[in-house]
Amino acid sequence: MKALTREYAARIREYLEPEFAVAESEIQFTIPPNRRYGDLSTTLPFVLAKRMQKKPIEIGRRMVSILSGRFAPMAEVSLAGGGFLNFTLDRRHFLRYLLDTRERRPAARDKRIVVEHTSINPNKAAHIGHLRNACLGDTLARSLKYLGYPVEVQNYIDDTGIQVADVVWGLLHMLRMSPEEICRIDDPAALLWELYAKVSRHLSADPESEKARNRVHQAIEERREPEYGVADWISSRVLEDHIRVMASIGIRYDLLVRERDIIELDFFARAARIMEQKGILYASSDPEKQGCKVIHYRHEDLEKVVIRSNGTATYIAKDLAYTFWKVGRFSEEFPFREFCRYDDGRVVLTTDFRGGDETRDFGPAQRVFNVIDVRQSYLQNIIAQVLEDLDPDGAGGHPFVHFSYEMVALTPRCVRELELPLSAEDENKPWIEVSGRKGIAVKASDLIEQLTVRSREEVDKRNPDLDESSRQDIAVQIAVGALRYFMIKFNARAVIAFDFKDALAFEGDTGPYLQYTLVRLNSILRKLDREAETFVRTDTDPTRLEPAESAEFFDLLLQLADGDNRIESALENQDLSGIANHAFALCQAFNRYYHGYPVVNEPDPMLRSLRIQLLLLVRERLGRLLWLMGIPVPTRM
RNA sequence: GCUCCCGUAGCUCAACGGACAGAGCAACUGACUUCUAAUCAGUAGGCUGGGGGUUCGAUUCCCUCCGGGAGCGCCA
Repeated sequence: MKALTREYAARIREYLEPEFAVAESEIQFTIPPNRRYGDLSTTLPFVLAKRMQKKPIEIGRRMVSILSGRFAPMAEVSLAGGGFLNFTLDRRHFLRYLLDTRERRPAARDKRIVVEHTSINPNKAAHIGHLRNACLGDTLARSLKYLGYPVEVQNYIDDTGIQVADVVWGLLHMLRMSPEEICRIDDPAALLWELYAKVSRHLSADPESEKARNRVHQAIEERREPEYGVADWISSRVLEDHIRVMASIGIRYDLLVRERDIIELDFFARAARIMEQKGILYASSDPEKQGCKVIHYRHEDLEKVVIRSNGTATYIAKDLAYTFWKVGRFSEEFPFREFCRYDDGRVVLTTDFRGGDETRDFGPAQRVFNVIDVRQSYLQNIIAQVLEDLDPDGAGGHPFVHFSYEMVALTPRCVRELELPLSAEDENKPWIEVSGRKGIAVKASDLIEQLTVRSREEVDKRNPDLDESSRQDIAVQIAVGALRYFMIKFNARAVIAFDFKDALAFEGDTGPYLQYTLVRLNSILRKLDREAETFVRTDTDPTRLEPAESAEFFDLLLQLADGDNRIESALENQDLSGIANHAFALCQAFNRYYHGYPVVNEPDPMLRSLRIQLLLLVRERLGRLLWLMGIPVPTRM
């Protein structure tokens, strides 16, 4: 559609040139809200009114008389609403164009992109907050791939932090387990889920145990046994669990980057040298920060401590080092080895300072997306500032993007349903922040399980003829569809106040609605068997459609044609909900159409062919949108 | 105190500065001997938090006030 509108803009500019000085880029088309305004619209008369000191309506009238009947694809031109220039497309030409370009995808681009997402601390099971992150990150990565970029998906593993020490201390000293016993735990993620909350409560109540925990943390950092071995075992097993859970909803990673390796390979020292050379990192002159090295954050005029007065690095240091590596600010490389494989054999690589025999087939990124919730904005903004300072007149825009989104919280009702403690104060809050530390959260695996059980009930009701395993497969696909759509459909800047009632819904604005739409569409095309595809080439005449059908028919075509614009603007706005909204609107329009007009049973061959062509176009587009969101398409439901 | 975000129908949310502010849920009324009713059609529901401004045009941009949230550590 972009190619088409660009061509139209060029032609219009050419025709108007004798009387109106217009740049091609000023001729922007939108799809008007109603077919009675035509198919494409531009506000050109408004734009020129100011410049020419004339009324928009006069300019518009003149343009209509110049453009009327000038070139065929823009069949009609009219003026409405005081200055909207509305065009009606040649229906036959437009339909043919869409059929011919049906499988066209955006051209490949060479800007390499790294998307970092998920990045869950490996000391407990994943929860709904992490699911939002992973679903957004995965759809972001898929969208970028669809638009033609080479994309590598990285998952950052903070395996040296205090949270891992918390649970190691808990296992060794609260539960008094031996390392051998710990290695026999069969579901560590779930056990640690409970334990982490317990440890956190204990530590905040008892300063002595906090000291003991700190000794454990130090032991891990100094690679002393048994603490180090236990920490390594735990973080690896929990990480495997996260990867397995995410794989179950269609989310995959190319590379795991472990914080331990960044520390062992001393990447931060290299990053620090670069920053010091450029004066970005410097010794603070603030008496309170004597002996510290800091970065000045301009937006809030604050000095952020990066190296403490005792010479150790703060949290942001590792993130800076990691980011520098991502964008190739220094040439040192990690050793890589295989961490695990997906069912189809695809390998997930991990960094490993001890060495590895795998190579990573992906160079430094020209652009980095960090999918991290809004609470990390402060640090992420500092990193963005540093990267821009290092390359002030860098071509190609910002190399570092904090792909920010709001947190997931629980409604008070949800907390009550989970039988978690709820203070009187929390009772009146609009929502309660999710916290793995406090154990206030819905575990990802539990939510997926509940969704599967719920969808299984519906599947059983509707498909009694299917065997057990087919019904279960479908139930799982529907559960995944419901979950992934739910995590994408909200504006990224909106807090999701999680509630089981909304999340377990399968009707209306939900993933299953989209799935159902495509399943039905597919089942019609299946009735036509292989014959269906041949209709792409059939010469049809859409002017044969009755006006009511024609309006709906072209409504759908215009929405389809606008798809890539919607994907691009979702990325520009850093808000993927646009993709979900677009898919939902498309399904609504299709379901309405489908309800009114038979396809297979239509006796008139021309109408039948037209409707089949529409179905093929919707299938192509909708299938793509569902793929972008990671929503599977069952064979029936 | 400083920085950022949010406020739209009873509830949950849409609307590149554009045309009469749209959906879903809930409520009510209808449509299955018909390509899947996880669907569709219809009714009802709005001073888009208040007040100024910019604009041909403001839910959208600017200012201000009110209400809600998050972040601001030599924690991670």
